[in-house]
Amino acid sequence: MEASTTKLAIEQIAERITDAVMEHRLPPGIKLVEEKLAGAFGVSRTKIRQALTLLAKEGLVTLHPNRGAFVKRPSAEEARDLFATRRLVEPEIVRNVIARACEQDIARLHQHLEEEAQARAAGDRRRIIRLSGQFHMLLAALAGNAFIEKLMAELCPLTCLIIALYDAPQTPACPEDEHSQIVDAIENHDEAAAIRLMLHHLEHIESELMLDAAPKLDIHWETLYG
Amino acid sequence: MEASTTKLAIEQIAERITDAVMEHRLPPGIKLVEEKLAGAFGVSRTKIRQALTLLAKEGLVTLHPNRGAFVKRPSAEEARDLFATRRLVEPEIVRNVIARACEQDIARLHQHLEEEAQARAAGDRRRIIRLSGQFHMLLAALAGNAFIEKLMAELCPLTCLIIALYDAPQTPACPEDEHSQIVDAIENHDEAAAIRLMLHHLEHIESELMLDAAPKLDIHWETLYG
DNA sequence: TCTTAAAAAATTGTACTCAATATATTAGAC
DNA sequence: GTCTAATATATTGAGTACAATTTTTTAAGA
Repeated sequence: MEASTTKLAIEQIAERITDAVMEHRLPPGIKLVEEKLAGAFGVSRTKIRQALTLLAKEGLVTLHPNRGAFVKRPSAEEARDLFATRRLVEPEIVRNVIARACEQDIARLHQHLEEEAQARAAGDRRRIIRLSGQFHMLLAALAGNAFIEKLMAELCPLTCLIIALYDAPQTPACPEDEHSQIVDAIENHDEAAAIRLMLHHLEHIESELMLDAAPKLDIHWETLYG
Repeated sequence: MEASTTKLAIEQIAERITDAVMEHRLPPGIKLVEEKLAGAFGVSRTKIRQALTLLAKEGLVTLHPNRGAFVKRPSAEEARDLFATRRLVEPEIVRNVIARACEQDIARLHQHLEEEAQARAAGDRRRIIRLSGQFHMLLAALAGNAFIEKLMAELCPLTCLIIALYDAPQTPACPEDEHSQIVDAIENHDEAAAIRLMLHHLEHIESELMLDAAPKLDIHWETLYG
């Protein structure tokens, strides 16, 4: 969220904030003070306000009238609804990707897997989490349905947020090589396997959450910039 | 879009514009001039701008930089994607409604059917179109998944827009009693029938569109306020 | 020392202003 | 009359200012 030289469109501001949320640099519940953001991005509050409006519509931010914008703290029920939605939509995404992906698309998937591997090798946990989410956004983009792509572009950042809130503290980096298995199945045009792997992957992520326990109550100010 | 006495929140402004689009009072492609809207709603352009940002994110409005906001003209491909998404999501909605709807929910459905019947009896075509869309939004709301509800709250107004653009001129009011058949099946907890009816209903709507023909090119200024 | 009340500071909500850009109009040439 | 260029008008983009509200701080009383 560093200041920049070029003029940012509100979508870009929203995207930068989204990335910060996905990387757990902005924890759930934190207040997003308009003036601070305006300073950080080098724009006026007018634009920040529009970006926050956008993020609120997206569901990543909660707006409390006269009190400001806060990074959302999804409830356990919302988390369950989110995964239910993903279990409905992502098999369809897999089907469509297998049906329409060209070589270039497959190459992009491999390139993404490579980035994930690099982040894992470097032990860059934040980047791993963001890239893990973006893998699913990439798949959705390759599926060729703008509405489903947009839906996933909202659900993935929210999933990162849910992981930040409900993840067991000791959970290791991430689902390891489940992504590459899915890509393999897609390449082999093995629809049944790809869907099975995708559902297993989603269930894996959800199962590691502690949705029944109370969510992490407070913001860890000490580790916020760690 | 008449002026009002109470102060409107940007969500309410967006909702009023959405209703106007759903009722085909604002045709696809029409320009939404900020100052005009500001005057109509009795607020400053600042708020209108935020409402338009919201509607653009929703996909109901297209923003052309430095040129303004226009009611979206969905392409045939977008129309097909939209219906594909609805065919994926609405069976799940039906399943969930059957599983969780209480008597009060069923009563709301009946109440809605009654409104539709009234609009039909009164020959109020605009109201029929809007209510037809809102039936599906109501079903989605009763399904109890916030993400699917939000998705349908976007897809239904867009569907109205697509109908405005691609509907055969002579198409009669609307799908008649297909909605009430769906409600019947839901009441009987007949999941298979309800899903079948829903899919048939969606295919019925899509089949009456002329997606292969060029969309209606221009705005009918003569009938805009007719 | 803990509560409560009052004052101060910070923050949001909204209108207003002016520059940048696009659109419409007019005038001139052919 | 029609095309083109120049001017005028309309509209959007974005910052600033100020009122309304909330939060924090300070002070007083029990």
